[in-house]
Amino acid sequence: MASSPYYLTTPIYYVNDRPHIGHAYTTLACDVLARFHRLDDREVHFLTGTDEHGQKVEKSAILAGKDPQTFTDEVSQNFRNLAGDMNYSNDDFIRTTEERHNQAAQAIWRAIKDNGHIYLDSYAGWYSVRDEAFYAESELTKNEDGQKIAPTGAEVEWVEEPSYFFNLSKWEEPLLEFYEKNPDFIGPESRRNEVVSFVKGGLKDLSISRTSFKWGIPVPDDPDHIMYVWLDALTNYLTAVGYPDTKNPDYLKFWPADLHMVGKDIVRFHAVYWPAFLMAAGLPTPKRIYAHGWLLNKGEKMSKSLGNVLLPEDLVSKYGLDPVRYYLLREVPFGNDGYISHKTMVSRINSDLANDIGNLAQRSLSMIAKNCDGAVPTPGAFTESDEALLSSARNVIDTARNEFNRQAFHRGLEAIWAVVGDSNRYVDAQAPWELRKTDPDRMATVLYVLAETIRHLGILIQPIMPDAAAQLLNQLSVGVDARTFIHLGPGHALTAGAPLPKPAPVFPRYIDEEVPI
RNA sequence: GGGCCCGUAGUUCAGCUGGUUAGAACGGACCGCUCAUAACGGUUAUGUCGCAGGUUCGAAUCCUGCCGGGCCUACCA
Repeated sequence: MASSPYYLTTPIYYVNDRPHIGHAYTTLACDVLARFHRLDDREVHFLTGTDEHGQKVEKSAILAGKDPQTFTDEVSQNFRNLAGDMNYSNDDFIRTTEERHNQAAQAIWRAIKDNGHIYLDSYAGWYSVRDEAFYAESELTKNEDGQKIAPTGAEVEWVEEPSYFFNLSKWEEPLLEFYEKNPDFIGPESRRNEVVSFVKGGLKDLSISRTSFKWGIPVPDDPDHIMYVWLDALTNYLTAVGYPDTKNPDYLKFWPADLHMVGKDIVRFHAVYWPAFLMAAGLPTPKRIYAHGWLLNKGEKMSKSLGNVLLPEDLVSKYGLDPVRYYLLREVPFGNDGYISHKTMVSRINSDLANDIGNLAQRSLSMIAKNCDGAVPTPGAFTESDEALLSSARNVIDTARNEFNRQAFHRGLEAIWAVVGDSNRYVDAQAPWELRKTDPDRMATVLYVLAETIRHLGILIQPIMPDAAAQLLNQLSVGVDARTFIHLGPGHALTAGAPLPKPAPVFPRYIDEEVPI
């Protein structure tokens, strides 16, 4: 199998906020894909980072009594820390305030401009000084004096400022053709429909510079203008692979990106503006954008005002890191909005992890420890049931790969857990505790089949639960260099007689503190 | 206003290029087992497949309308 490079990105997160569960969710999905593809022997480049420019950041910095750079240094660090807390394996962490990014952003501007797609005009609209924002005519209401006011109640005035424009309106046809030729460019399907209908509805030229604030990347040759934050931000995906040096080995290897993972709120920027910018600059477009849904706290959108925002560090300290990673990707069909709650979390931890896979490993390994001299048992000839279980363990990678490749994590996990179910049924059917008395050789074979199945499960769950998987594989004395997907299958099966450490439970049950009467 | 998605067992969902008695998981009930983290296995669904029409030999699955939920987007004033 050809092992092609794989480049995937999270959005860069806006530094105006603390990392919450939504940020953790997006990056988690990418982390799982990154680990998955590495195990599939691909060279992976996994990028995340922070978006640090813009008027809001400038304003927040001033409020905090800091200069913008100091302010963003601090907030960006919170996002870096999240990577540690969640065991993310990103290969790079980009900040839009870095010099390499300044170079890239200016370079793409020049490329677009040189190709004739940028022009200078003036931007006009209803502007609220208090809100520092433009409002559409339709958003405005009038107060008793007949003065137009913003939805926030602030007074607005008609202002015009000089601005550079990107001729987005010219890209309507090329974009529609691009979507047509690349049916997998946007996932899931419902988002794709939205984007296509948005573009079909007509595109207006896009204002891509501002003169009203300073905290951003200056427009080349016209430093009174600051680049529009989205053009700035999106370009980070190029910066990280060495652009504008298109001879850079990373650029040659990794661009165009295989996947930009985004939340559903920023699909338009990634699925419309970004490919248009790239086409205008004469650069290749990414292969896929995937927009996932929101995690809802018991049905309510999390928001600061509702005070129901879940913080990743709180979940992790309460339930443990790997269980949280598993839960988030198993419970909610990726791409849909979904509810998360303590109740369903505990249910997943106890039934899927502790009862199903955890107990499977523990019951199997402790029988081996007690009855096989603490070593990999020596199997005899395999029966039909043995082969059936082994082949389900060996083949599930194909399903997992297909599902993960279309970001259907919950489906991939479901397929892996079907093997767990098969294994538990197999234990019951074979009843090795009976065989111990009647047919020890057969018992050894059954226990060997179980150990070998668990080896597969351990390898397969590494992307989702790296630590727990490692513990499982350690308990089978699987070498750290024998844990990739290449090692699935009979060719790398456990060696009979290899000594095994004393087994210990890997997935503890979660017991609620509050004891019901 | 236009568009997209959704409404299926107590719960979360699958099925939806139309075709035997509508499925899974979790929860509940009953039974079995005792290797194991009181875990595992088996059996168990009186579900109006949102409502009402229509097409068809036959619809959860296609069409129309309505009700309810979500999302994208436009505009009048």
